[in-house]
Amino acid sequence: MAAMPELGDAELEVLKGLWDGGPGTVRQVLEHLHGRGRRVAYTTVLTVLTRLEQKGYVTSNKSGVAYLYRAKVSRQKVAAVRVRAMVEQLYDGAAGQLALQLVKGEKLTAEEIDELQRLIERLDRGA
Amino acid sequence: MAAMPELGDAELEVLKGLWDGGPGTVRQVLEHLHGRGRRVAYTTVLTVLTRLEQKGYVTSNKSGVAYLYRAKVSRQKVAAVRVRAMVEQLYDGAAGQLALQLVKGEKLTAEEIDELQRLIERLDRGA
DNA sequence: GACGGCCTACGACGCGTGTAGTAGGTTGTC
DNA sequence: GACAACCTACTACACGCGTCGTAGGCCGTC
Repeated sequence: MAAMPELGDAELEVLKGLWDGGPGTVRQVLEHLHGRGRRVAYTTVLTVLTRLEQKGYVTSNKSGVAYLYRAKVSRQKVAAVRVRAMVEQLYDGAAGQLALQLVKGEKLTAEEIDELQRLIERLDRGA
Repeated sequence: MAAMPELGDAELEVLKGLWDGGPGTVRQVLEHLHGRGRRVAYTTVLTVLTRLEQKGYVTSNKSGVAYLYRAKVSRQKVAAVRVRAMVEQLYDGAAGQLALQLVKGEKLTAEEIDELQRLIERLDRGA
């Protein structure tokens, strides 16, 4: 798998724009961000998208007048890498500790609890 | 609760030195880091500790010839804050999604699975 | 009392990242 | 065909953070 350079906050925010809104132009991403209350300039979005492209997270191709940007790495992939890094950094690789922290310290919905329960039962039988 | 400024990688690493090895001098933290394979200079550790103190994560008091540094914020606290931030950033606040990702994508020990199962049963009855 | 070893204070520098301005090209419209 | 609106390319700048050097103080030893 290709290297996954670090992502800053603004970069992640722009990437989320593409994940949520689908492929789009600079302007579309900008408007998406404005809709979420992120007040940034047009050229800022352009710069960030350019950097994301250099890092391999998005691709672009000319479509009519403007370039169309498209996420090249999925939200799940980015999430997995970051979760892994966090588990290493804070829990010395013990992912279960993080899971425990989540179940104890954060509010889960009933659906999530149900799904967790099903997953864990499967794991239990598997082991 | 006091504001919790961001922590960089090196800062977290030094803080972990204090968590794992207990309160210590610059030299002791340095040796702890060297033991973990982190090759840094003495003055680097000093600088990082100073910044951590400014941010409120550690305290220091003169003990004999050198200052003794002590973690002021627990590992659990830092972990909780970071987990919360990650849940917000990547899962829009849905902590359960992260928990699912963990249970699905990472390897858990049998003990962790058992404990999770107990926790979830309790949650289930609670709801 | 000079020397070596330890300590802290302060300054410094490079890089990544967030932010944006300006210049210059294209295109549609009056 | 001039103007307005849009686009991109390039440059720039501040700030945080990782990294360290140098200067200067204290203390034990020969």
